[in-house]
Amino acid sequence: MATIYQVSELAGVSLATVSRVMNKNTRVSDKTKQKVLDAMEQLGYKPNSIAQSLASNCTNSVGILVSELHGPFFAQMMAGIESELRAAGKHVIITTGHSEEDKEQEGIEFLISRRCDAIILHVEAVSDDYLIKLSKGSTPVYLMSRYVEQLKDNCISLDNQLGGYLATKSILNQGHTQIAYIAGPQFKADAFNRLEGHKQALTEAGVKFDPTLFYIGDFNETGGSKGLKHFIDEKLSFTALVCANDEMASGAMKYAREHGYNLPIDLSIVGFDNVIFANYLYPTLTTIDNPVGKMGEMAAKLVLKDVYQNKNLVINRFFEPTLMQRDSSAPLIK
Amino acid sequence: MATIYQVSELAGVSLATVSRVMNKNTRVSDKTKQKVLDAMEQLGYKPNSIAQSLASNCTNSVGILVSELHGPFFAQMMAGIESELRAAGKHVIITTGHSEEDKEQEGIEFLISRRCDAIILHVEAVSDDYLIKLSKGSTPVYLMSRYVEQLKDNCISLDNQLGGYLATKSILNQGHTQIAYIAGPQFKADAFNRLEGHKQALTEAGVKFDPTLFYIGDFNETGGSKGLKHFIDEKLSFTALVCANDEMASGAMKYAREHGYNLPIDLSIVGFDNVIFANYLYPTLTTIDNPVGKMGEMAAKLVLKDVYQNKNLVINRFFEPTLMQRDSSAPLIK
DNA sequence: CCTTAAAATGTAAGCGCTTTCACGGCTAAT
DNA sequence: ATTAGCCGTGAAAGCGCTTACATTTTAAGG
Repeated sequence: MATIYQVSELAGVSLATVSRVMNKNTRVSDKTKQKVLDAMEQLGYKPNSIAQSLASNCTNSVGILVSELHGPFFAQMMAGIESELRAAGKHVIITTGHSEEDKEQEGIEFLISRRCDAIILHVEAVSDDYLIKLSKGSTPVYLMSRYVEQLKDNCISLDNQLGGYLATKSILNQGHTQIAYIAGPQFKADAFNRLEGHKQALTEAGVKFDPTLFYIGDFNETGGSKGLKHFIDEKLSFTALVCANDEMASGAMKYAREHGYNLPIDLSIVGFDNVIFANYLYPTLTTIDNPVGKMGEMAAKLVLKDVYQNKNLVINRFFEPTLMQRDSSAPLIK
Repeated sequence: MATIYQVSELAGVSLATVSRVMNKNTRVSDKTKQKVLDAMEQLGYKPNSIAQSLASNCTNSVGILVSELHGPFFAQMMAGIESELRAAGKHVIITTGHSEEDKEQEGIEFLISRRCDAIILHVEAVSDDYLIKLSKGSTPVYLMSRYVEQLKDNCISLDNQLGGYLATKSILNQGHTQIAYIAGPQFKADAFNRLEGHKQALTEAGVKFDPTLFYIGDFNETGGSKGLKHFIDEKLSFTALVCANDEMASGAMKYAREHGYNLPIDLSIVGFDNVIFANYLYPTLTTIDNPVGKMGEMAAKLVLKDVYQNKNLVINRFFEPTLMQRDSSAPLIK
């Protein structure tokens, strides 16, 4: 592998000059520039990015930590981040936290020890205080789908409350008033806020929130089936079910169908996130679109702007979800 | 950030000694080792991995190229690779090729310029010749789900023909003989081999392959719906449909249901891959399990063994798919 | 044609590590 | 006691770049 030294020799210039034409910033006369370019071409020279990193103290890498690599949600997010960053010649180093505090911390330390220029985190288990302390370190920290007031400039977040509101509102608009709700783990801010939105919509419509028609699930398929089972076993009366994410909605749909429900006639179901398979379900799932791919792109842009001085990028830190009305929810038939 | 120099100063030893205790291979007396460890602790020293890479000519990173970041298939593969590599203190640099030749090549060059110690590729558009030439370079190349004879030691592959055979066999076993087949793009080796397996099962059962009941799809949902539409429009008679992947099976199921088919009574459908949503479909999809997560782990192990001298790892380069019998296929009712 | 400033290029000191080689001290064999 | 040999450690030379600073070249102004 050719080095900068060999290029400089072949071109008959100094190292510094070669370096300058690579970083195309300082002025080099067109003649010498061409000589250098020719020499590079001839040698098939590729700069050693490791050496560049060491000398410039910039690794051109950004670390990403997500809960899981599989799962439609994170995949879309990463796709957004990667495409944007890659186009700018940066690369992503990816690791996982599995929603466990120690693993998340370990992953973060791993990325930092790798000298990433910035890290983009989708963490759930780690505390706000930890994040605040972390952000005081030398590696810039960005947060996805999590809002921490002190770090607000570095957060890309979704208005989960609005999403929760829209979900329940759509059901109310269809004439339902007996609405069951399966929430996510309440220590997760998004789960909490979605529930707030649900309550807000109910209040606005003059419908009282019924604590018996409320179940806290685990954001997985089983959470949905268990939740619905609970409501059915309790012989509660309800015509609609709002779930705090699509996985739980899917679990509930399956359980409902297995227990003789004709969807959506007997029960309207709404999810949240609009993951890819929501559109594959039967009936297709009415849900709240979570523009997680776009949010990933935006996080990447934010890094590009803040860390890599890519000035003229327009940043939007706050995203709004939208309703995807499909077939799993329908007007109430009296 | 503390450097090795500061540690050596505090511990009262030389740089070399500190380096030795870090790389815990050369013998250092227990006393000095402890002094160094204490000094590190006290300074909160973390080695600079970039400098380590430059000096040792080993980046501890392995590059991954997949077609897409989203999509259940690749996500599972990457999850397998990442977890295995991460446990060994290596990191993954991920990029995408979008199944386009120039983008795949560009991605590969990108990873190489990043000085990855090895690259694991899931490429579809690039030619065998290109890969063979690539493997002559200084960066070791590993192939996922693609078998190239000259590179066989570096290939982790699935017996797609067996999978295709199992899929069709399961349908034959259920008494079907009029079996339609929607294949994937035939330039992709896996698509081709799955079809071979299909034909093999037919031959074995004494059923003639009917070219009119054959359609080449695009491996996407639309490929499945278009394929089924084609068969229906042609007024062909068939009781079962085998699709070369789950996406197409899903598209076909949707189309069938929308056109009044009662699944699986009116039509049995089988997919291939067993992606996550296969189990979310209605009816749940009978498919061929593609152990892509395990294959990812194995690819990582292979790299660990070959490149990072992790001797005692047992490598299995060849994986066998298995049938996942679910509800979308059922015995033929005469 | 000389002076002067700006532009172009070169020199060399790092960046924070790894690793070869050399050296002194100690043990053990003669 | 002498010498060989091993062990623990240090000195120093890179790894392939960037960049501050020095120097040379060029162009412009008088």
